Amino acid sequence: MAMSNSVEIPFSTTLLVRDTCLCLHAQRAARALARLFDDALRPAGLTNGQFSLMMSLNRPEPPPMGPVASLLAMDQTTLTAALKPLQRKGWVSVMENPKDRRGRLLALTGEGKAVLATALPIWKETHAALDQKLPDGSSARLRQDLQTVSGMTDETPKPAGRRLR
Amino acid sequence: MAMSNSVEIPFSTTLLVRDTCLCLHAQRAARALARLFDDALRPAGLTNGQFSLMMSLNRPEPPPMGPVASLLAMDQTTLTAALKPLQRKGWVSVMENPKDRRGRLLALTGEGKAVLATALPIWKETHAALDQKLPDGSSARLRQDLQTVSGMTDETPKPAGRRLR
DNA sequence: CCATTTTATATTGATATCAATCTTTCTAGT
DNA sequence: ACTAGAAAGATTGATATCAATATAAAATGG
Repeated sequence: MAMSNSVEIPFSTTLLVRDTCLCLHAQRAARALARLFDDALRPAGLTNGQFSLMMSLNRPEPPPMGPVASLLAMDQTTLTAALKPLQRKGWVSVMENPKDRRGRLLALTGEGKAVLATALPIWKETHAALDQKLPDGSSARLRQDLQTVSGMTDETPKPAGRRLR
Repeated sequence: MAMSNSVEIPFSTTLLVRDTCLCLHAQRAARALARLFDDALRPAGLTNGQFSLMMSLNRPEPPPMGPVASLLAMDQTTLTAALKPLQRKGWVSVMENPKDRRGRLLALTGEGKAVLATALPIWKETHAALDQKLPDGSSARLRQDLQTVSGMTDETPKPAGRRLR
């Protein structure tokens, strides 16, 4: 033994990683924003994730699960799980696609639309307040940069060509 | 009945929310980056979160839990949970603080330091590759903006003055 | 010194997240 | 049509996340 000293990482390196790691900064900001919106949306009975998911289902035609998972940049299995509580509450309906019986079509129910309509003004206020607190053009720039990062990671043309995961 | 139409949210609104919501963009980017680093760090046996946590414990003096949770912008209860698997693996030690027996002091074990040392070059490569793929100054700017957002949300001097949650 | 309050952390319960794997169904090539 | 492979989701198991609440110990005021 006495080998454990040979793998010491200098404290300065730790500080460097802490300060520069984009992944860490993204996780922190995501957690902070999630709490901000979760708190604001709580009276409407929604979390930030549920709000985003339900909003993404508010379209003319019910989408299948795959594209929705892609849009939210989440694993397909995560989407399956996230739908469960929304189905239980009767806010989202998951039906078999008659054109392709492997697939599911996701739609908001009337009640789901009502809940979403309640949440919308809260989102507007919260987001406006957030924008205002950010320095001048930060908001648009940050949004743009985040989009770049999100889009970058699944563009690696893997051997067999599967993009997501 | 027939009331469900009164709460329809226009599709254009949905598109607006999707495109502008900073929270959604942050969640997506966070998920994408998490996957990127999780994949890269897998050979070292760490997730991105475990890497960040363990790196934050690499200091001269073992810190208590509160400051570490703050640093990572995570709930204290999340930190308690996140420590469990690391303790089980023998990479992190959690000991009672003799100066304040409510508190715990967190430290990397020798084995933990070794694991972290294995992961460090992977982090370096992955982060360098990420930086390179981002347009010119995006990386630094994004980091700065994310930090602003993270710092903003817990600065609301609540009635009794409690900052975190 | 004692009662109250505050602080630090743990526990519980619910949802979120993903890897690995499985089933079902569709599609292609023959 | 048949069969091999691909595609869409579901399930399982592990970790992550937070609200609500509980516990224990320190700090504080009288």
